[in-house]
Amino acid sequence: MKAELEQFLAYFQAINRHLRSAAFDQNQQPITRVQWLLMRQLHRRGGMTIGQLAEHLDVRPSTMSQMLDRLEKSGYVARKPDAQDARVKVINLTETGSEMIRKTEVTWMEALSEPFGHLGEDEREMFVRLMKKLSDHLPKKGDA
Amino acid sequence: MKAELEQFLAYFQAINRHLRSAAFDQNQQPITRVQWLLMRQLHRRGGMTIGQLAEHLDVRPSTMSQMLDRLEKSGYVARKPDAQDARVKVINLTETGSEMIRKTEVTWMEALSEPFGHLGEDEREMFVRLMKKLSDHLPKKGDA
DNA sequence: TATATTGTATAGCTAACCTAAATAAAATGG
DNA sequence: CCATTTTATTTAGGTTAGCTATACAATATA
Repeated sequence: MKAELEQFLAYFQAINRHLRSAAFDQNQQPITRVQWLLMRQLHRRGGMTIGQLAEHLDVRPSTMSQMLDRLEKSGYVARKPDAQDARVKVINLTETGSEMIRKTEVTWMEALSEPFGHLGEDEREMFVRLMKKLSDHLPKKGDA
Repeated sequence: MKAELEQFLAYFQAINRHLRSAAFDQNQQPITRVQWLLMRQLHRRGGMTIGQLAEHLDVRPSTMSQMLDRLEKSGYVARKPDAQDARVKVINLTETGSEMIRKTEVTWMEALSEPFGHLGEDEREMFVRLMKKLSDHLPKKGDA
């Protein structure tokens, strides 16, 4: 099983490298690793507060405020005052921000489309099934 | 097929996130995205010159020289004068550098070991076979 | 020997990221 | 209502990576 995992990871890396390279070529305005992390987080779960985001990335609120300044200036995120608590600001991706992520995902799809086409119908089906099974068994974030 | 690819990418991302998170927790001395790129490149193909590396990352030689200064200071790479041409310096990972990459790969394996164990023997075999088939059909770097 | 190549040192710039401390504004608990 | 706490921001200040151009030294090549 160890040998299989080793091979699996090697192929995984190759695919990953290919995806990153494609995304890199497409991105006119590159963002940093942390900024990408932040945007993905907001994509998965919008409406988080500054404090929550700061805790999530393990930085001080003042740091997070400035990170959001930069992303806001780039037009990717927006602050919105919270309805319940006027001290709190709620962060969401803007249309531009969502579009950026969506575009990257499209680029990824295009980058894999041709290679994926070399698989047969039932191979593709099986492949997705196995990926799902592996994903489903990843430990959840609230783990030990 | 588009729907399958979409699902595939979603699962791929989930696994990727998991791997990165595990590696992040393990890494005491985090390096930047570009530094990681450089080290992976040297891992795949050691003995490149400064000029080659500069061209590979699309930066000026003076920039590359400084990037290598930093990695050298961290103990990850070493410059070695070329035997044929005394102007040229050849770059390789040090033992520490290789060890760092190896450790990360071990961390990845550990992070997937449990989830991978939920697959049956023939599922794993099939999975690796499909990953290989997909990888093999990725366009090579000298493509259109 | 004149010219080209390879890498480096230097000076100087931008940008991201990070913190602590002071502040403003709003909520909350007596 | 008032004291305290909470939330986010501003400010001042520091570190680091990454990038360039220019000048230079060492070496190779024609």
